[in-house]
Amino acid sequence: MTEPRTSPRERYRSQVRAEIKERAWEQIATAGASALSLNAIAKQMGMSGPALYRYFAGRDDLITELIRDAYRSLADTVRATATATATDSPDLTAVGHAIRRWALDDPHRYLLIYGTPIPGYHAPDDITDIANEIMTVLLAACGPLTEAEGGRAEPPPAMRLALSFWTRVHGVLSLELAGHFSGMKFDPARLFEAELGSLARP
Amino acid sequence: MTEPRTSPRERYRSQVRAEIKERAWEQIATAGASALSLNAIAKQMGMSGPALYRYFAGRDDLITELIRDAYRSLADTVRATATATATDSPDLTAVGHAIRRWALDDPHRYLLIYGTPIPGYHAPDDITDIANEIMTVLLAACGPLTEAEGGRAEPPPAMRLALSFWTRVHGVLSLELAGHFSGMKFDPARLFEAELGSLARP
DNA sequence: TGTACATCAGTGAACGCGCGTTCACTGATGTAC
DNA sequence: TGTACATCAGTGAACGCGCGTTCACTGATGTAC
Repeated sequence: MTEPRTSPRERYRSQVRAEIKERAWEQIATAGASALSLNAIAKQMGMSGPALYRYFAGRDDLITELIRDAYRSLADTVRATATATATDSPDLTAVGHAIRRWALDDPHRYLLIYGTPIPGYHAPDDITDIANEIMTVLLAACGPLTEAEGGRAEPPPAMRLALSFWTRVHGVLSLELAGHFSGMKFDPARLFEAELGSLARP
Repeated sequence: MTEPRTSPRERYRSQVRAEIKERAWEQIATAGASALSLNAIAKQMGMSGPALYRYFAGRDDLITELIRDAYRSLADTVRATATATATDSPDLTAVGHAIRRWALDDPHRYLLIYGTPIPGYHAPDDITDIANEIMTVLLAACGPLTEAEGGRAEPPPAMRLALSFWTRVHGVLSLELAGHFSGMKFDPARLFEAELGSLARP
């Protein structure tokens, strides 16, 4: 009856796991993803290094979890915006702005998944699945796929639109987040807007 | 008279410097820029670690040199293409293709300068200058700046075109180099072409 | 309510490793007379 | 052409450091009777 759905221990575990992740993000922001160190996180939390192995199998496991969280969060944002604005068809511009807000909100989270890949790291299948899901939602927001004849060389219009959308959003965002616009006197938001506006509508 | 412009010693020095850089690029390709290690390079060359300090002041100095070389090489490519194709005005599409070739030729070189920034690293002024020069050449290729009235909110058309060009090129290229298109069945070259083609001409 | 036991978070020592960098040195190469 | 000296590439030992990870352990918390 009063059997708790989550025991105090489980509660505590997930709290500590969450704090470890938080510190990990802080470290990524400060020193970069490849400098992420379990020992440093532990020290910051007032624990000894080996203690973290109660919560994560190792360094790679932690990084994988961060990447998974990032993809999941972005997928949620995109899906939510796409369905919320879909009167008859989803509003691509709204999706673009949602992505931009998500990226600016935590630049390193965006860069961890769409920036320079960590060499030697290979994401497990379930993460690739989430990445694919994002593309699927985008595709659906770009119109019907018109899978009429098979084995054609030309990609369908919805596909072309989705790819243009994705690459233009990423083009502005990643240069902005990497600081390549700093010193140039213009508003990145305006450029982003212009790039979204110049997309060929379906 | 027979005074050699470069002495044997200078010759040798620059050869060794060049080999160090080569190995450094190999390492960046294998393990990433942040894993670049002087000791590892030395071992690979059959030397002892401290020997490299005859050629570079330290690890940061080496990285800076690599970044400088990369920017210089790209600046040369862009300038050469812009001036070569300029019958009356430079051919933006040709410049785009030149950049793409340059990037695909050595993906890590592109990612080192336009990928996720190395945290805590700040490029010296002369490197920023080269980066600015690239933008200047692009701007010139995008038409006259029409600096009519000062302090206007709207950026001039040439500026808008240059920024669209830059971000679209980077959008496709960086996702392609990072492997985000792999598994999706389409030709990145076609997408690149389409993005260049959809630029508003001056 | 109390006792006996199981679970499990966290510790501290230890492993081997590679890193950047310094220093005093050896030995080869180039220069000046 | 030969000798004396200066330059300078490269070595090997040493510095302190932090890393990921393992292991046997202590002590607190939860569970069953």
